[in-house]
Amino acid sequence: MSNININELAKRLNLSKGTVSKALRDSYEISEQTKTKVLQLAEQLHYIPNPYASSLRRKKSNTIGVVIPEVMDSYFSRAIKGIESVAREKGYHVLVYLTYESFEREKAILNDFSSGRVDGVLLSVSSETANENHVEETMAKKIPVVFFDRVLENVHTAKITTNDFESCYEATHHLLQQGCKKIAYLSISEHLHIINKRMEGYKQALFDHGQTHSGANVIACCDDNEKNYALLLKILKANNRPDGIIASVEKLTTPVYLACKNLNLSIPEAVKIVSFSNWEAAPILRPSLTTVTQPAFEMGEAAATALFNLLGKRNYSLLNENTTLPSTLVVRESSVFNRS
Amino acid sequence: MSNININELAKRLNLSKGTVSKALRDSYEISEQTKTKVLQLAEQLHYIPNPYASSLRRKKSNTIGVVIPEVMDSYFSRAIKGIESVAREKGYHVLVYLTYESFEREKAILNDFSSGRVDGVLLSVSSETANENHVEETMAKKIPVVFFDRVLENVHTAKITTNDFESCYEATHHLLQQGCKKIAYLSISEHLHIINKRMEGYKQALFDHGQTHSGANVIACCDDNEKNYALLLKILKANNRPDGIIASVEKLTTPVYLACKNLNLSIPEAVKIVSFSNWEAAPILRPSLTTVTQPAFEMGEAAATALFNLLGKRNYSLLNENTTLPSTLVVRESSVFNRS
DNA sequence: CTGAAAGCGCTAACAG
DNA sequence: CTGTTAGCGCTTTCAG
Repeated sequence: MSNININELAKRLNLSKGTVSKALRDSYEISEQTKTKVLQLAEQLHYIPNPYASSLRRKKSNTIGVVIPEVMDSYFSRAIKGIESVAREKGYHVLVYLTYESFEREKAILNDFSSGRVDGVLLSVSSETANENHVEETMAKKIPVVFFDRVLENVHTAKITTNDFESCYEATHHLLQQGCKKIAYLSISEHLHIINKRMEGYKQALFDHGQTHSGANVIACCDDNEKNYALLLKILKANNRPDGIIASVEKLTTPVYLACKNLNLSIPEAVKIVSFSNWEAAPILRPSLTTVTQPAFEMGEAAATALFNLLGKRNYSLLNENTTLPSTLVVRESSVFNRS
Repeated sequence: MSNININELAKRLNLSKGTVSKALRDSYEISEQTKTKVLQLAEQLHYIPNPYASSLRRKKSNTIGVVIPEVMDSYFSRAIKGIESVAREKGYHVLVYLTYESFEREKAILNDFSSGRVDGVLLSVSSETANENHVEETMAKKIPVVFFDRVLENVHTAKITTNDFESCYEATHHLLQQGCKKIAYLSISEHLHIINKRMEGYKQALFDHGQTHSGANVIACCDDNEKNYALLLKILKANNRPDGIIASVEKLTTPVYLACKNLNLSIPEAVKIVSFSNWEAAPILRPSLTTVTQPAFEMGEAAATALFNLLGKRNYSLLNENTTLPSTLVVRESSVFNRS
């Protein structure tokens, strides 16, 4: 804790606290002369303002809260990077909270925010989150919330997503083109809007390709990869096993690959795979992985930028902006049979 | 911002601010009766104390700062998870800052901390960081700093590391056992203590195996993977190319694999590889990757725990505790020729 | 056991 | 242009 404060500066300069404060904030009502005097002494004494005194007085923390389910996921770590980079630029600080996919924790965290700890929130909801009351409550306290990736559709605010429907449509279409007759879609939640959007894209592609909706093959995975692995083994052992798999999130890739390996099902000959993933390692997997790659960093940036825009305004609650940044399907060996 | 504060509670209960405050903090000098009355009303009105008022008064923020070079690395994301989990348990909040391997940023961030914004710091230094003045300065302000992974040896404080020397010795020994004649060590910094420790383990293993120190083959990689890739291509094209590679950090794995692929050097036949890595995807790479796996989550936990211990004490600066958690060498296909 | 009062460090109205 | 004053919401003496 710096023991030199604004009083000390004022005393040494024979100025009042108020004048010093204004000079430091570069107020127009202070002469250039005193400004430089103040700034110089401040510099010299390594004066650093107490952020909490300032926050208390101004009712503004210059801090945002980032609430995400998980950080061990290259999407979220990239997104944090995007968020952090714009926050730094704006002079904001970033509090990170993990929900571990628990709705209770998510609620508790948002509830804490009504203390005024943060000026705004960047949120990607847990897979359990099925209603929006907690978010509405923090927004009612005039703390803007911006969603990224895992949005809550019914909340009236800015949301940054990628083109989940289209990209999964494209992924499914791609697998169909490669000759897949039975494609499975691995879900991780019935609630998550983006997971369902992806599922719809998948179903629509099947439909457009002449398969009925009932032909869809949606598999409910969970947060526990041990269980997912067991489930996949069972499914891939069955007679009517799928010959194509779409993993709706990155973490499902490993159990899929391991299950295929264990059962001696070669990828892509026996099973073709596409994953939503931002793994840097995708090109060096066995076989290299076809991915739907999301613009994670950019989405983090966009979310933070949207939040800072709201923080500038009065009636932030009025806007309901939907920003969609496109993902790209990167075709690699896991989905293509004869690829030289 | 909650509009109901301690004054409001006091008014409604016909008590004084002070009494309410003490009741909320469960002070021994308040009767059970009034305590429950206060707690009930607080609950009912959803009272949440203003953290910044409290911080200002108590000179304690209940917040720690985590300063790391990068978050797109499975070591650091796992470590954050460990840190966050113990911070939550202790009722602390976590500010995350990224240095992007820049010493200047690291300095600026630590400098800001002397404002009292955080009660303590968890630090893993940038690859550029070559001196400890900035850390000494924040510690001089009575803000304890605990290092994890990328430590500064000369700072007298708690440090959490893994057994870098031994694990790299073991990795090198393993490659020698597999018949490697010329092993390259990929470094990313001359400054980083842990990278040098690993290098020493590597050199010692070579020495113990009858190779002179001058036989060591240390390659200076950088933060830019494009350049690393180009460098590796050059090295692997040469006549006297290495037949074994140790990547001192995870991110170097991809360029190594890609360079081998590009040059049609098969792993492990032509080149054997071990990486320091916590990739979940390691088992499903082509070929699966032999890793030195660090106890990342545990190191995060340990660092946070050490910090909270310091925060409880008076003369924190007195202790210079070195905690070492062991890494494990996980042998997979990339380093073993005839593995069924 | 409860109340009164002072003040953490800063900002913002208002005077001058 | 500068000074004075009154808090922000909470905690902590110190009295009673």
